[in-house]
Amino acid sequence: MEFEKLSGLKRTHRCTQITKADVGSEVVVMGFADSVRNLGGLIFINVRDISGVIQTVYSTDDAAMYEKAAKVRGEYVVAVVGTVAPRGEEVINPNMKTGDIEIIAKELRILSTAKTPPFYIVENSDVKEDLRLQYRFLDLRRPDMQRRLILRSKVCKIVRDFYTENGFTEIETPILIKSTPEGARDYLVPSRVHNGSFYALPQSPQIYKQLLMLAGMDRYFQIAKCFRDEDLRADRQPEFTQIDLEMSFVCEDDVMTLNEALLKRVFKEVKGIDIKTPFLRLPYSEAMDRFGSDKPDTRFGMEICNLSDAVCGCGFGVFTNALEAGGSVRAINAKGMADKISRKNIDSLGEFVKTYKAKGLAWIKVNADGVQSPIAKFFDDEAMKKILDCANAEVGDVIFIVADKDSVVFASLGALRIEIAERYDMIDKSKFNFLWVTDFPLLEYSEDENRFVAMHHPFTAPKDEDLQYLDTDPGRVRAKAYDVVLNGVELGGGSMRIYNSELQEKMFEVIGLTKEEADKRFGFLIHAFEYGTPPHGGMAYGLDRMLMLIDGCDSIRDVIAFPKVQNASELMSGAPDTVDEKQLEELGISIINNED
RNA sequence: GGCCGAGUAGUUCAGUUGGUUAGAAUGCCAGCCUGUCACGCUGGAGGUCGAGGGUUCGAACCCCUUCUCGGUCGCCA
Repeated sequence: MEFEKLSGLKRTHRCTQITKADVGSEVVVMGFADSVRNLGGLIFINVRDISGVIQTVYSTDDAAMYEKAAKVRGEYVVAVVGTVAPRGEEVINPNMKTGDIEIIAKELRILSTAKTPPFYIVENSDVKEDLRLQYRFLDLRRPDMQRRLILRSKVCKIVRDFYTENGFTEIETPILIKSTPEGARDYLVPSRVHNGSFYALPQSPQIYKQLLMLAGMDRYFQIAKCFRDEDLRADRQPEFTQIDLEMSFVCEDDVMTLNEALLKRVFKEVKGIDIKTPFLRLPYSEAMDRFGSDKPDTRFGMEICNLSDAVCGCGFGVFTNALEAGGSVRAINAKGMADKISRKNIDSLGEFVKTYKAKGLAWIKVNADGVQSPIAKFFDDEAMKKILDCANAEVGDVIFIVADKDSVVFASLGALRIEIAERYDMIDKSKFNFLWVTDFPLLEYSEDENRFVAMHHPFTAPKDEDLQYLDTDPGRVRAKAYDVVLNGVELGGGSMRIYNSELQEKMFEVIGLTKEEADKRFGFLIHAFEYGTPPHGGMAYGLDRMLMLIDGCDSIRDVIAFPKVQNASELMSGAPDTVDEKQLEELGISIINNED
């Protein structure tokens, strides 16, 4: 079929912009044929555009047009000229925004035909995601996907307005930059001009935004693409978007307070929710103690309690060994769940904690006629009472206990707490619980590399009162760093930065970077500090995660137009792909096949 | 790299203890139909049961290998 041309035909309305007020006037709509209903002698075609759907009507009064309408199939692209007419009382469709009107067609143009799509273009499709991603351009025709992309644009506009109104300048930083040795794997881009040299794609605009503070730009923000060559998760893509900002002459509190106002505005404008500020501020150590996580979900209780004192000196080897090795014995109390959590469920929770390196999961059910527990025999009545008191246990509760080194205890109980809450529907999904986690450790010890590494990044400033431990006890030093957490998801984080070249050099030394290495990688930054540096700090949000939480979807893929799948490929285009030998030659690159 | 889950018609799924020609719904094609709106009615086409190998008289089903997708641990300053 030959496609018809627009030939000067102008669209007058988006489909759902037409209302009863337009009855009698001539309109032109353009869009996709959403559904076609041929009654024989009367045809209805729903035309769908970005705004929604309107019904167009064709009768045998105009035989030629009727014949053409009969040829239209789903997803054909059409232009319809017609007169807006009210619908009779008995044929109003209350489920449609335009259900009380329709367009009596005068002219129909088929601008483009379409193959039968591999899946329905409908809201809430239950089609497998890999097929949706392979045909993402069709998937994005679905109203819920379009709504998410529009939401994304709207949030970006609010962000731009907010920061601009607060004296920030939006500045682009380079995508082709120098590789940094710390942190995630870099994506590398070979240089043709400098054979054998590589650019890296930025993991964040960190260094450039600090240099902008040095440049005296005072307040910077950017909605920045960032890249990390690490494995994917439901909330992690190799390329993702950060809302990135930096401020001069501020302290932690200034950054946090300003950003509470941003989040308040975003959630008010797009969700209609009034979030309370200031947010709860939890020191890292307290977050770990109570929730076993540096991104606690506070929409439910079941906080972790420390049984170490209560079980100290007991006869149960697993507990005493953990304590002797410097670890701890901690528990969570699933209140009133004794009836709901069966023995089989407990076993599966035991398997669950093993993925977090816990060797086992001890449990105690508190029944009306006494406790039931595989470890009861190791405790006399008094010792058991101590445990139950410590866990605040009452009849009907189930206590889950893990004994190990602290990192394992926190990881497994923290995850178990969330797993139980999800399995037994203990989470109030209508809540939006924001909080700050503050006072992170500056450094953490890497067993793999046998050295301290920066927990956040090596430009993070230590707390003034902890500076004294930098040489003697680096693990004890806390940072002027903060993460903002929403419902157990890290939304963003930031810190005050080091703005003194001596301290910066010291920091590189502590993380085992030699002066030569530090100079080679970051020399330009260290030297820049020597030319007058305003104290500065900032933060960055994961925009994709923020949108995922705002919209309540389970994966950030749903708020990204063209996301990548778990093995970091893109199913629609097939990226990444091999390239011509000639391209490689120009770059001076040869491929070593090491497939075995 | 490890662990777990999924893969049957275009799509979403069912498929009993291993047993005749692998089904349903929907979509698609054709015919009928002037008020439908997930139109309806009638008929039709449509399958490498992800792939390869094995066990068996016989495999969608059992075993092994492998591929794809998802979740997760490691990893992610």
